[in-house]
Amino acid sequence: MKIDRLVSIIMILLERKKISAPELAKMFEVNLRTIYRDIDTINQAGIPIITYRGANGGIGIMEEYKIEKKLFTLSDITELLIGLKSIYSTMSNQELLNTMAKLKGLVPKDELQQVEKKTNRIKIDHTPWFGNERIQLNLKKIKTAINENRSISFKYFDRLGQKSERKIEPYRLVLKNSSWYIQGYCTLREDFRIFEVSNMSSLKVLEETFIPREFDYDSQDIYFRTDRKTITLKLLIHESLLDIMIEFCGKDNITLYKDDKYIVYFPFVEDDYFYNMILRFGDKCECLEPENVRVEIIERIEKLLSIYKKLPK
DNA sequence: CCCGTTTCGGGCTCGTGAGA
DNA sequence: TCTCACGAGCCCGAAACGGG
Repeated sequence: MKIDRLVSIIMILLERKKISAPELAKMFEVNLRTIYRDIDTINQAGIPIITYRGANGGIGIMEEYKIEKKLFTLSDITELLIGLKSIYSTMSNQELLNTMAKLKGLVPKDELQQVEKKTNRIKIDHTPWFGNERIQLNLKKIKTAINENRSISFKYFDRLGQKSERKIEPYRLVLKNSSWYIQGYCTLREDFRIFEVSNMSSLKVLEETFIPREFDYDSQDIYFRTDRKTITLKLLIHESLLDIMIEFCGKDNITLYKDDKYIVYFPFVEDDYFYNMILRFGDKCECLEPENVRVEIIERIEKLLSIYKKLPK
């Protein structure tokens, strides 16, 4: 933590002529006194620090000591900041804040506002609409476990709603369609499995460590490495869904049926996520084939209806 | 669990520069 | 030249951490 802050401060000082201690304290969310101690440490490490007292004072590094560090163009830094901000939206931590501070430190002060403006023009937000504190906490634990090769245990509700106790060796976190998944070796199933983080509870990072197994980090689509078989649905949709369908399965899988109706061949995995997606389209979308999916959709609608049509007590 | 060390924060003083 | 605002720096104590 401290070493990260020290490196960040050096990067900032290298770029700026001077910066005040309170500004640094605010930036790193620490006490002013802590910044002075950091400056002292940096000084003792042999980096010549100059302090300017009085109004418009501040802290700086001797000009002669500054090195050429124009590795990144302003455009590079803007792109990196946009990317980091999007990660920060789902995985906020101090390390990321420090990295962003370092990058901002590379921007000359008179151009900082312009870079921030550009960075703010694009917002990639993967967070769900409603609170995700529990998921954040779990993500933090999983990240620690992955970094330290430590197994994790948790209670899990699978896509069929069945509860089980699991112990896995975690390998990778995946963010897909606003949901976090973890890929790991399940000791119960003795194979690699994927678990949705939001379906986990009582997650614990265990003391025991594991020796990493062969794991294909190059696999792009998490569904291809699971037991979830992709099938194709034949959907009859209203033209109002055309845009979203083109986005999801491409123009080639869509043909005009008649009037404002289209036939869509839709890639589908038989789980809650995909069934909910189909149901979300409401009366603008009908599943024609295969029969078993059609039946399952009908059952889900009837189940829903039974709740709403329940007689008052 | 204890004790020494490290890290951090609060409160204060001192130094500097701008403006009246 | 004096005053005021701002910022650096010092002292001390609390909390956290780590080793025995």
